[in-house]
Amino acid sequence: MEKQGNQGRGRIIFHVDMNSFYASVEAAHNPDLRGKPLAIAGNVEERRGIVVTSSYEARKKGVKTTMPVWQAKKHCPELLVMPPNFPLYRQTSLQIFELLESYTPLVQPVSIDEGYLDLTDDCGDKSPVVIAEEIQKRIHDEIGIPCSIGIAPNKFLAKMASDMKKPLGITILRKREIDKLLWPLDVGEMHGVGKKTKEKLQELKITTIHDLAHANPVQLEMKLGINGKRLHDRANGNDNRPVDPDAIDDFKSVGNSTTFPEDLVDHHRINTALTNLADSVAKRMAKKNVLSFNIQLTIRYNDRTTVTRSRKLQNPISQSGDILEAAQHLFEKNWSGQPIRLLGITGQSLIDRNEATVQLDLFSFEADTKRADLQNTIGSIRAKYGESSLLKGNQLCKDGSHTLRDEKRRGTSLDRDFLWNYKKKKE
DNA sequence: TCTGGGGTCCTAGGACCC
DNA sequence: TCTGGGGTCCTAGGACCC
Repeated sequence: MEKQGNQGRGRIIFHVDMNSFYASVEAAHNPDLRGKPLAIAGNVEERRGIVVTSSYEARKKGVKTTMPVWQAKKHCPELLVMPPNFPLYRQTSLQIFELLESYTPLVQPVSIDEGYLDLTDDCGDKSPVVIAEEIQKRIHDEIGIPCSIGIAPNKFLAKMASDMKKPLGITILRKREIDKLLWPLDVGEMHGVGKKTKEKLQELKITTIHDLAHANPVQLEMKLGINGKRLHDRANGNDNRPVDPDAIDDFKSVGNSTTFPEDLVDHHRINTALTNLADSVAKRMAKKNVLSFNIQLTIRYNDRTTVTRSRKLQNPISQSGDILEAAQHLFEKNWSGQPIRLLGITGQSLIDRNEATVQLDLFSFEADTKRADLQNTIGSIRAKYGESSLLKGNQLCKDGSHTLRDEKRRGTSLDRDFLWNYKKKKE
């Protein structure tokens, strides 16, 4: 399994993570902000604004991500609060990923501010630490952004390592050192363990990563399903996921949502909101060149209970009007009448527009074609589009929920549109 | 004064078919 | 009389991450 160029020493994976990314970008562009407690928050003027990122100076005063702005100001009265400037963050992120790609083509962006690198075959005669130091220095000097880097034999350990020293840290986490560096940590620190999982682990008397690594895998699987086995593996330092630069092409849904400054009950205003959401989803789907077989509506009520309703469609859609119609239908059928705090529309079961064209033809052929004529139909499609189109068409016909490159796994992303556009630009 | 917006993956139940 | 066992599709919700 080991790569040739590395004489069987195992992989060399970096996890590169920007420190307080949004706040750092603002400070890089405005010297007046440096060294000050700064928070980036959505809806700064609204009661419902929350802190998205904050500088280390702000964190020291108790400001935390997702904290409402009014609460953050209570902890830190001198807090500077700015709205996010996404175009600037995107542009900065682009520069960073371009810099990273000068070290290896095996760069997998995970979000706007973090990514994995596989340097197994690209270290040359330099040591990994020297390369990490150089990357860190260059991102800092050339772009003005501090980052932390984790170096390890796999993604999970690299991710955990990059978290260990912030800001501007470099941490090597070798597998033989996990007992000293990883196992003492609280299990809640583990990537993939949130509040609920931590509670369940507590019931099994598991509190540290050491406990998790030495727990009974069967018991874990009974409690946590497939995730139990995965967490047990990771706690033991095992993770064979590859660094996949193409993972970003694998998006499975496109959605937008809005939280309203005040709860909505008025039909007209609700409709306006749905229209705007449908428009933005349609625009993004057009940019990505996809159509959707399934539209999902999200309604969050004033008591924060959230309901999602979705419907599979006969034919894939991408036009704003079609999306709106589907969403309106779901809305009329499912709204309880309670005041609404958030509405969202998401397109799911996406297919590439080019494949969809073939498929639509296949559908219309089938609609008025008897079984006995099927061979004829297939013959016409083969003649019209060629063999490969037919294969795609058949596949999609059999499985309407089929999405782009199903089999690959991928990370999450704060701004997949951007990362995707970034990839497209490179091609 | 209570908590945004963008996602992914997993689970579980019911419908339906053989 | 009261009833199987698999498989797939669809839908809804939960957990998690940045």
